[in-house]
Amino acid sequence: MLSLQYIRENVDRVKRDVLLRNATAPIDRILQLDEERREVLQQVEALRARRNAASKAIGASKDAAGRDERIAEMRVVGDEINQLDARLKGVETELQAKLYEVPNILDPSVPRGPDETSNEVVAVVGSIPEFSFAPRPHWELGELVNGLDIERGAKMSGSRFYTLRGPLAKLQRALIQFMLDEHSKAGFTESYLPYMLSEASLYAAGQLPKFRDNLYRDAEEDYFFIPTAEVAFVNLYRDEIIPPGQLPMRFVGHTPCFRREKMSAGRDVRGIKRGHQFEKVEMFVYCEPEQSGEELEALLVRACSIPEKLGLPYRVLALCSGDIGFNSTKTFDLEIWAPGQGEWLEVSSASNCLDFQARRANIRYRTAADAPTAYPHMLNASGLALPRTVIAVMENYQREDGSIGVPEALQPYMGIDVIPAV
RNA sequence: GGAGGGGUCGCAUAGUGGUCUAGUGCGCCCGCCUGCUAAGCGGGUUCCGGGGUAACUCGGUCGAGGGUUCAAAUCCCUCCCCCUCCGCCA
Repeated sequence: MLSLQYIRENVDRVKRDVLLRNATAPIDRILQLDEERREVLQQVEALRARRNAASKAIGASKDAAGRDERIAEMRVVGDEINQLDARLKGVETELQAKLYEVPNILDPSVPRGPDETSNEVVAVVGSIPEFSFAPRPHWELGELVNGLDIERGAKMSGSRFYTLRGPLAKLQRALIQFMLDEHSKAGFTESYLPYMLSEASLYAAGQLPKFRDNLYRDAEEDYFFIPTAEVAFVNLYRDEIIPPGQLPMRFVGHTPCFRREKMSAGRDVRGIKRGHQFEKVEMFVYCEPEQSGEELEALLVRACSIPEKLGLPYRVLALCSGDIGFNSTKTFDLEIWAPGQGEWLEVSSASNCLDFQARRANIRYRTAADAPTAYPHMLNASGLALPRTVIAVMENYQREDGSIGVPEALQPYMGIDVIPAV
């Protein structure tokens, strides 16, 4: 969330950015509540100060009559405090709820536009493979190598579930292993994380209240299944003050992700591009505010290194104001070409969230032991999403007979150089 | 799942209704003393918010939230977390 002070001092920019996002946010109501809060707060604190002083005097007093008089007086003051307190609480609750609805400000470099058609292609890397035959989509290849079973997945769980087996299951595992190794080598700390988090954690990361419809949760207990490891990484340091000298902190982890995909019902029904459960390798960075620009670039380079090492053609998009995520001030998407389907597959999203999540999650840091606390910047980037990368490998490395070549970088992980058709 | 014990200002602890403005020790910071170091002496050391140009000042904060009271670390209620033992278990 944004700080009240920032909103107060930059009303025009905040309102403009909300408009550019094609969103709405109750900025005027927030300013009004803010003023009301401070007014009531001053009243109630003045009364409390009076009562504190009187209570102390009562404790020290030996004059029984004066004592009873004061107690009677303070009983009245106490009632007033309770009334004002109730009002204050109401104001603060609403204020907090409204603040949660305000999206992050936009980086000035973000292209303007209402929806994804205005995203800017900032780079296209690698050459799109030429085939002497009509390249097949992954769901056909999956059957030809006997590695993908969509029907049995649907039987067990319903639509948007599938199973991988044999070489394709291994291919996914190899990719996860490869990516974790690559990012670890680059200095990211490998992490194993909970896959279920409390409601408070989902609020802190900005998933709630807005995306409740897209989350799975336990019916009896306070557990939400993570839609991305980002949610867990944000909460790693929730309610903590990070001591001097620890930033930047860079993490990488592999987790499954769970999404209802209600909003995308009917889209991408074919194949395994969009499921309710998928694997993802995620990178996450905590850094000082001055560093977050470079860290975003570095995350992007890191993510791009994966399709490069796998020999997959990809492009990078700068998301426009209407398409960028709620928490983010600037986002790059990485898409790999899938020749079988004939489309670009989104496999990573690299975002700088500034101090937006830190504020919400109450995470602070110090530059020195005696320095005041400040909010760190937080960034995330997939590195990369499965099974879309599996799809990309299958469709780009396919051969006419339906077999699939194994990229050189993965051969040590798989122990084979081709996945044969059966 | 059952029984018990805990959660206090970085760490360790004291504190069963009002001199608690939360004490003490350790650690850390500043100063004094001092050939050097150590010891010693003095002071400082949670976090959040309001007001103020500022010095400063006010309020909150003893796991969380409610309640009782003129007054709560302390009494009552609900919840969370940690530890020990038993049971169950990958």
